[in-house]
Amino acid sequence: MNRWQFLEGLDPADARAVLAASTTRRLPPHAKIYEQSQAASSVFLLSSGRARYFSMTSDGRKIILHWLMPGDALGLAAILQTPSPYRVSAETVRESAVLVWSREVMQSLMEAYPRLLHNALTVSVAYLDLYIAAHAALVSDTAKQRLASVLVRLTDSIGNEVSDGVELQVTNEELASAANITLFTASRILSEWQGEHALTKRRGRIILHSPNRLLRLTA
Amino acid sequence: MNRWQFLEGLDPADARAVLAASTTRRLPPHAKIYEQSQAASSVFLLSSGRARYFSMTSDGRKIILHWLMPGDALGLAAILQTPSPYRVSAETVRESAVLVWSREVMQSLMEAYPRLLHNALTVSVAYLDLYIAAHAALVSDTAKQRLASVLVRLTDSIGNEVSDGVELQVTNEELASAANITLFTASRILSEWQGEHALTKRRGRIILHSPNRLLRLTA
DNA sequence: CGCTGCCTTGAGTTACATCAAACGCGGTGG
DNA sequence: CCACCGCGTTTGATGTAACTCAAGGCAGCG
Repeated sequence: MNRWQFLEGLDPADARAVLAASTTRRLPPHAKIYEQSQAASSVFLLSSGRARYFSMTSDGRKIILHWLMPGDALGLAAILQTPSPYRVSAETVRESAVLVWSREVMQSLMEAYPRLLHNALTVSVAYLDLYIAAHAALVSDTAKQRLASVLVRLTDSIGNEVSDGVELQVTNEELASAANITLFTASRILSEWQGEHALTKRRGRIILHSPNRLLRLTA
Repeated sequence: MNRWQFLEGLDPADARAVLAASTTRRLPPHAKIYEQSQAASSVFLLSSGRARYFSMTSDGRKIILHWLMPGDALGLAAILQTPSPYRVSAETVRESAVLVWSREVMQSLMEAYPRLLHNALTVSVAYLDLYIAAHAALVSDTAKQRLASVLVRLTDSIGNEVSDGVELQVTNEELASAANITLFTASRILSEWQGEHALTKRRGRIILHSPNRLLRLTA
């Protein structure tokens, strides 16, 4: 997914004007940015750090939906003309900074710079793509397939290139949540894949040597 | 979900102009409207009949994502400025008619009537809501919960009010596909619910007596 | 009144969840 | 530099929900 999609196509002066209309908020790790079903009063843009979307199930488990990187826009529900709630919750993962626009300010910016509205649609469709991919993953019936699919998606969103592959800073618990499997199943599957040299695990991080290899292993 | 969202807020003359720029295509039951991953060349609006979104898994199963009613817009990918593919496939369920705009025509309409762009965003967010709900359903871990959640969602999209509840015209196979369970499991669960008088089954249709009752049964 | 396709029922199997217990990485402070 | 501690992780034993496959029933159509 392209970063900074939200400001794309604006000429530099306009982009500066849009940014100038925001306020910056610094947030510690694991801070709530906004909460599912609250009225959407602000639009956010992650400027540094890491954040993620999640939602809670009725039985209290936390389901991680997507990781956010600098340049990603959050809380687009606030852009809609009809007031509406945030769809999911968002929280920081590490220390982060977000740009904040109030609903009202963003409304007037969008009148001044119509391209912003178009970009909002692009971002919205990009999120739709994520959900479509997540959906496809969840209906694949084995735990291995789901986990592999989560890992591959993470590669695109929070992967760091390293010498022998792509490094992901995630815990088993986070993976399990995203793949809808248990902590234990995740651990067992990852051990197996490590045995097949498809990846290397450390505490809190995983190095994927070949994402495609995983998809083959589960085919 | 509101119908005719795509034309909302246009004044009648403008709405007529937009409609006048479309061509109508009549389609028999089970006809393909467009296919996943083809370049999105047209925007559609279902004007009569029933249609649905689906996608195919790698192992060849068809997953039904959502049912469409008259007034629903399809193929919004064609609205994006950057050419992009359709995200999922769409097909008619019964005999239907769709309004069709080519990408080019729609682009110029959106310049003339900026409200269309805003409506496109609203529709896109509405689809996002559907996916969020579907996601929430798929991660609920029992087959009963998933099936109940599918039935409740169907109530909103394709339910017909009848004297003793809401009628849904769906086969077990379609339900199974949407809930990601097998035909057999679906049959067993539905039988059980029928025993508890929560619904009545006939071949190809189901009458839900109390949607809320289902959610209670699975809680 | 027979035929077709949808639906049901049962028996056997299995992948994954659950629970309990212990391990050991890696950061902290002495 | 070493000892400690917390938390992410591992392993095993056990249970079970749901899948699979096979067979038969039956609704509704022509």
